[in-house]
Amino acid sequence: MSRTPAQTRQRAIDLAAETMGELIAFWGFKASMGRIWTLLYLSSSPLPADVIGERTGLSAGAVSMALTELQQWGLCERAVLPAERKRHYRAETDVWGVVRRIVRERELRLVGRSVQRFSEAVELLEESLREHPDDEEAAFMLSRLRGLLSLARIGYQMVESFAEVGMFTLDPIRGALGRANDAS
Amino acid sequence: MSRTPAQTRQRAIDLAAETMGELIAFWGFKASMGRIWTLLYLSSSPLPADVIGERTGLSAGAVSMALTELQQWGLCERAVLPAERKRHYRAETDVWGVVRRIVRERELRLVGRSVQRFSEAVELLEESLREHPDDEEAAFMLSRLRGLLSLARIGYQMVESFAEVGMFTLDPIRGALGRANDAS
DNA sequence: CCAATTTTTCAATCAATTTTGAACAAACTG
DNA sequence: CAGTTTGTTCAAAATTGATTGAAAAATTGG
Repeated sequence: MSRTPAQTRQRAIDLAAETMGELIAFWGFKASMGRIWTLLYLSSSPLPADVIGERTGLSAGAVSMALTELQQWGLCERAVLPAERKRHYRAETDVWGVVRRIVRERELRLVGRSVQRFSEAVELLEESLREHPDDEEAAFMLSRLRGLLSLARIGYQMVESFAEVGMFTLDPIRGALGRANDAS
Repeated sequence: MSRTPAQTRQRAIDLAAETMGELIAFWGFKASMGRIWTLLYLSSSPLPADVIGERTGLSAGAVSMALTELQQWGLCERAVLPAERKRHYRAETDVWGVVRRIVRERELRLVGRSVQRFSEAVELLEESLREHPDDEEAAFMLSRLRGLLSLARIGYQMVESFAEVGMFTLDPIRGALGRANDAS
């Protein structure tokens, strides 16, 4: 037979933490944040920073910074344990709630900025075309750029409804896609 | 007044290309791929590599590599222009089609691997618990781990239906969330 | 308050990724 | 073909991002 219960638990933690680290890294966070969150999520009681460091192999500094960031995103919180000297932390368990908030605060801003900038580019060209109506290259660019803009707007709505309502459909996109592609 | 038409066009291209570069970089591609795709997308005719290099400020090597990758993802294609010596490239305009294919080929695999690995961790613990039924920490971990697994499975279904059908809802998630959180 | 301990900060280091540039290979032209 | 232009490759350089480690700051218990 294979291992002690504690060894098996550690293997399961490592496997899950590594997996979550990859997932969250793909989503633009540091992998170490995912590993720490998972470690806390799988623990029946809150853990102090030094234990987190031991089990994840991160330095005290890295653990401190990662915990700060995790708390800023609402992924972890401090557990109030009067008996303990060290600060202990626990994982937020409402995963989807957190996902929705992050999408709202990060993805939505990003796409919103993009919409603004595409608009800006559209305006630049519209202005130039008023002065130089025969600039055919600009006319072409403008039609394509409007396609990008409408695409970005639909993306914004999708992200928004995902974040707010928890549901979205791609149907409105097909229309815009058609429009964007008419420019070809 | 401000600029020549050509200067205005270039400014509009830079703005849009920079914006798309950021978007695509956030999604895990190289920003230079987004800039090149945008340049091609906004051009009324296919462009050769040296022009792409000039307008994006990238070296010949970088342009060559980026074009190869763009073609692999179906984001650009070679234009057959018999009159021209140099190879010319054009942007794929069916943006949503490309997005769906990439999601299918990349995100779906990633989440699928995660589901497998969480399953593996669950099995490890189940086995250990059969031998050591009193390991309460393991029992706790197992319940949390099952929550992660069901979350990952729902994520897989969401990505899958996004890629295949173009529509998805978060409703089925709430149920699983409830279940996952019962473990707390 | 003080001393001991814990936590944060941040410049330096390490690691991963992207880009360059020059050598090589392939494609075209006359 | 021989020469020229175009395209690719890949090791090295540059850039970007993450982690360390030690000093400074904050916290706690006495």
